[in-house]
Amino acid sequence: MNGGRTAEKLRDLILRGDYQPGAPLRQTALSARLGVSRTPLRQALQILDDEGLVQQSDFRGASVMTIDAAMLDDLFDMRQALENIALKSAFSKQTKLDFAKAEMALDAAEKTNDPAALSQLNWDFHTALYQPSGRKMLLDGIQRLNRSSALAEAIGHAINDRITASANEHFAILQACRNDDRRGALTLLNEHLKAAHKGALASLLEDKNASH
Amino acid sequence: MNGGRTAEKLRDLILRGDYQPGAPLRQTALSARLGVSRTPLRQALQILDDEGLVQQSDFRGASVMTIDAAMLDDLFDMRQALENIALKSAFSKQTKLDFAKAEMALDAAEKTNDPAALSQLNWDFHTALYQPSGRKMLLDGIQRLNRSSALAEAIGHAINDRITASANEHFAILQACRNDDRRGALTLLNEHLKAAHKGALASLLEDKNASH
DNA sequence: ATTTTCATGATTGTATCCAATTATGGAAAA
DNA sequence: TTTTCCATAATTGGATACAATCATGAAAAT
Repeated sequence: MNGGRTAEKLRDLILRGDYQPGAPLRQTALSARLGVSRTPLRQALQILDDEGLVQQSDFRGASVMTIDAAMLDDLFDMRQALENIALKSAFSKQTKLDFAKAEMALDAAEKTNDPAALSQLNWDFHTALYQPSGRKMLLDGIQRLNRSSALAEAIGHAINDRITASANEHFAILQACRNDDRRGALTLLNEHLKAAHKGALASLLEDKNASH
Repeated sequence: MNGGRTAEKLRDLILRGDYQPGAPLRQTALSARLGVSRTPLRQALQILDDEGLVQQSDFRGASVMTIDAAMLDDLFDMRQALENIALKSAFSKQTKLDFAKAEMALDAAEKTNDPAALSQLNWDFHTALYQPSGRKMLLDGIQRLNRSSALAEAIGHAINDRITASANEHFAILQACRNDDRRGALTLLNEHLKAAHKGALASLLEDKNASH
């Protein structure tokens, strides 16, 4: 089952901006580029379809998902709801959060400017906070939403201001967790999500204007 | 892209109980049964994997997802969070809920005892309530969770008491919606979800005991 | 000039073939 | 008897061949 790895590669390409939203994803060309045959590529396309990064149409092929404001609203409402549950759970369990991993992810995130890598490191950070809750299915759900959101955030090449702001917010959340400040961590998390939502919306509109 | 239809057929077979949780899903046998070749069948397996109804393992094949208590907890926490958002949205929009469709689904649900059809009708009911919010992505997320839950609910052949109780709860929710009683509808919805959770958990334990 | 038709090519979907991996069962060794 | 090993069968994963559908563009009709 190599389709999974193919999906990762293709996801990185999309998040990196090699294929803009709406761009067609031709099977022969893509499979050649990724060094596999069409069979595992199609599996990868199906995976990314279910993740919400790709849209497929009968006999008309696949293309990168196009995102609108309504979708962003839904995505961030869902993220907020689920991540709040996850963070609360992490606090209520007595297992310590993985501070070392969280800090490593944040440090690494500051040094890269590859959108795909950045997205992965951001996820690593969130994982470090939520993982200890042991709620695998909840985590899966959050990751799926994160991946959809990642596309939106990567679109406008994610205005640099927003990236550094996001990093600061992450640090603040981590700090609150270290101090065992549950209430503070939750507020900071929600502010962080709201800011991310706002930023994605802005870069979406900007992108729309840019293409007249 | 016939894989989608194949996925529907297979999903029905699983929900109908033709393949118990943990049962292997052999590609050649299944493709023969469903009247397609292995290629679209494998796509269907991938779709159901992403839906959480099937688990795949490298070179070891696919099998029906096995559900444990922790997964049920996650599933129902997520459902509660998302369905509350959806119902609130439906109320805040001025577009009227689709009462006719909701009632039709409930009536039809009372007349069938096919788990797959019942699951679909239950979803139709929830859709009638949430659809008017127009939040497609939110609805997709809820549907995904519903499908995973459906497997859990169908396991113990869903104790008959629970089925009629669920029907009553649905009617109560519908009634509250008709009266424009937002607060009441929300409480009833949450009670309904909690009862479904409890029921699924019970039938899970019972099933475990039955197989020593 | 505009629209319609239709032949051709491009692209996707399905079936099948081959390769890689895993499961099975019996023989040999302990 | 029990365990280990290996040959064989069963099964999955990937590549390719074929069929079905869609997109194109030029010729014909209006």
